[in-house]
Amino acid sequence: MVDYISLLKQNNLKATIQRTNILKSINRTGHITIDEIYEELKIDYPTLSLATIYKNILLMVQHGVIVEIPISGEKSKYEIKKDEHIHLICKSCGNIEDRELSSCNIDIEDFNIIFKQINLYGLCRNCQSK
Amino acid sequence: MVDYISLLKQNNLKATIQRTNILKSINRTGHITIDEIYEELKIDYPTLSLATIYKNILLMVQHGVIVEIPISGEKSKYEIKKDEHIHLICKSCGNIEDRELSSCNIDIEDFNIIFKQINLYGLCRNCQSK
DNA sequence: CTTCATGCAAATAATTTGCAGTAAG
DNA sequence: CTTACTGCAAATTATTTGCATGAAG
Repeated sequence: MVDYISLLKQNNLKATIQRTNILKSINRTGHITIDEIYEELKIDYPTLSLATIYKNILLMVQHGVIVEIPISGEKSKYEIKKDEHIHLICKSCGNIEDRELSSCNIDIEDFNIIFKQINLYGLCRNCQSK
Repeated sequence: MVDYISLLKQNNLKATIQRTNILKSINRTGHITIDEIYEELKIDYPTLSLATIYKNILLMVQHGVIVEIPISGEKSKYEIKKDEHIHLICKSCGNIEDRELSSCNIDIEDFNIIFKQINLYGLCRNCQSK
């Protein structure tokens, strides 16, 4: 299990129950929307406020703990920040899978890249065979 | 100049003034948000409704005339559908530049790719020299 | 003609804000 | 202790919908 308390403190954020729970949700699912985090957490923690999730998602993105994944035609999902990778997004079941960014060595003239965002939309193995 | 009337008809959409004007805005800027389209068009065309723009953007995306570009931390922009390319998004001035998708030949096992979305965030040439 | 699009206003959904009370360090 | 965080309610912003009128083919 990941130590979310250290992760937050390393990034200059107080380790509150709310934040560690949000990180647990994100990590458990891999990629999740704000609404889904709220639906999931309020079962065990009914006083949790949606506003708190919004505030913390924004803050944790700014501090580099998590990363936004904007998706065509859908609400953004969030993931724990990790090494660069690409997203395979299934247009049929909606599932997102991570893959290594190996086969693709991008280097652009006259542009200083800070980070890459590569989403491939298509059909996952399961949905192909249907 | 592009013939927006034919473009719309080819994609089974009636060619209305509103639609051709929206396409002109998108094409002029390359990439633009819904709000920006509205601000721009209502100068010359004050009765245009924001709801009409929302409806038409959705419709033209569904019919494959335009494409959504979701962007981390910002509202989506839209562009005319064209050959695959990547986006260089400047974190400083916000400008988006298109580049060819040549250096990067992605092929993934067990995943049937329908379309790719590659955004590179960084500093454009202008903003680097500041 | 007939069908579909527009514009308006109203409804709904998404996100942000302010502030009094709490919890973290 | 002190500072920053939470939860709530209210405010704001974004998006969608219904419907009477008007335009496209």
